[in-house]
Amino acid sequence: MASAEKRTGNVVVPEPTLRRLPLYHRFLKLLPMEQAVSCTRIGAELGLDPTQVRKDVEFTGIVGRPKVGYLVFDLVKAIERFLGWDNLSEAFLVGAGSLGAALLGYGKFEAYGMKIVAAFDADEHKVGTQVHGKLVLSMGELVDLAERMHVPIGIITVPAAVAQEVAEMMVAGGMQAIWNFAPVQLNVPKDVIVRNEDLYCSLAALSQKLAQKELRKERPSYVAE
Amino acid sequence: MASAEKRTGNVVVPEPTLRRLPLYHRFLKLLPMEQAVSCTRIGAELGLDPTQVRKDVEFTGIVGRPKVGYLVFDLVKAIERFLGWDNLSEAFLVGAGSLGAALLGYGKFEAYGMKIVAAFDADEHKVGTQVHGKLVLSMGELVDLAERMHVPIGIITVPAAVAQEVAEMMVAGGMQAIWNFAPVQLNVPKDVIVRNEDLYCSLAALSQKLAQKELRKERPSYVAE
DNA sequence: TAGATTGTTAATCGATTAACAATC
DNA sequence: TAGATTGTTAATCGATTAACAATC
Repeated sequence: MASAEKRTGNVVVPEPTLRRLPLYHRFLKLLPMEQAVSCTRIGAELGLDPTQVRKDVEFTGIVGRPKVGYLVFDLVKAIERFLGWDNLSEAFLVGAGSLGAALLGYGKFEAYGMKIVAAFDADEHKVGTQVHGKLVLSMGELVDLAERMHVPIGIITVPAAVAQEVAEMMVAGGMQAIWNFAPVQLNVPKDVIVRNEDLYCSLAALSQKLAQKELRKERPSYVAE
Repeated sequence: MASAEKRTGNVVVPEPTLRRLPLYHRFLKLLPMEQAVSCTRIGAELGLDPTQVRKDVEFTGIVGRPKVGYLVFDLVKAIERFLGWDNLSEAFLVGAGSLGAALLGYGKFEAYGMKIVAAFDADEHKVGTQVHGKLVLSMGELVDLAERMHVPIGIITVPAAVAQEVAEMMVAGGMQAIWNFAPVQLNVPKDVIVRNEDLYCSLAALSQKLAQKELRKERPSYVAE
């Protein structure tokens, strides 16, 4: 990695790396903080190639010691800083249905850089109530509040049909990132970060592999036609 | 693609392809079934490279007509067959907490090849009740019922601490695939399909990009040090 | 026929894996 | 010192993108 990139932090990090780093973090938290750990160890523990672990870890900018590895404490902190977990970003959740409620109850998001500060719902019966300790506000307040409070993250847990509309309100409120749980492709300005959590797409991967497995069972691949 | 592979269906399909096919399917469902559609059109609509769409579509085994494209109806069916959405697989959901309840309420999974037939929970107060029309059964019945009913899919929505234990019960019951929502790496025999839906890992990607974006705002990349 | 699109092969790009010198 | 591990460069692998002939 070029050192200029390292210093500015302006590097495009591969998605797979971004998804593995939290895994390392989770494993490291089980270890004594003052201990040293090697990429070999992490890889062995998680069933990953040690070289891959090293590459991933390199992105955090940490410098290790040959033969020794990294101090668990330092590596944990490096990952946290790199993933932006050290400074908490506030989030609004829109759609206090059952999925929304589940997320509001997650609780541990605060350890991962995000704090859900309020929920919004179109159902006026829900407005004013609390879900897992979070107040449900009226949709009418979303844009204005997001703008005034500078809330950077919007979480969409509304039905697909109204997701685009909600996304537009979030953009209007100046939100920087959208975590979208509705099964639709959102159309937003390209400087807005969108992360789709489309369970139907995820299920598809599982479903296809299962179907292939069943197929193989009936008709093993080594059998000629 | 070699034709032998095409006929047997024993091809390793790239994950990205598997995640895009449902997107095409969703778009196609909005179109008149008797109409024709080209990969160019699909790509333009979803903001994807048309060649990539063609490659993905090729995996389903469908044959198109130059200049015309594919009949929407045929392509929809080809995707459904390929992803295994045409024959419904049964699933047990374990952990009737708020996330479990949200999934039980999803409803549309049946259109995507999976039918949740029952839920299980360790809390005896929940046993016997219904969540979104699904009966909650006792954990003690899980292994035996999975085995006798040949339920191939297990959904884990229990706390991280007990997820491994639940996974082992699912394996013991002969389950083929596990959709894991608990934030832990499961240790199961390698012939069991595992799909992790780790929200903390997902959040990490969003969080890191947001942190980088904030950083760029403060200190634009074209500024020399 | 002309032009658009499929099907297929080749080139590019990026991520993973391998190799190896530097180092503690 | 010997051996393990880092840091770094090269090779491999797989997915994306480009090119182009076949075809309707």
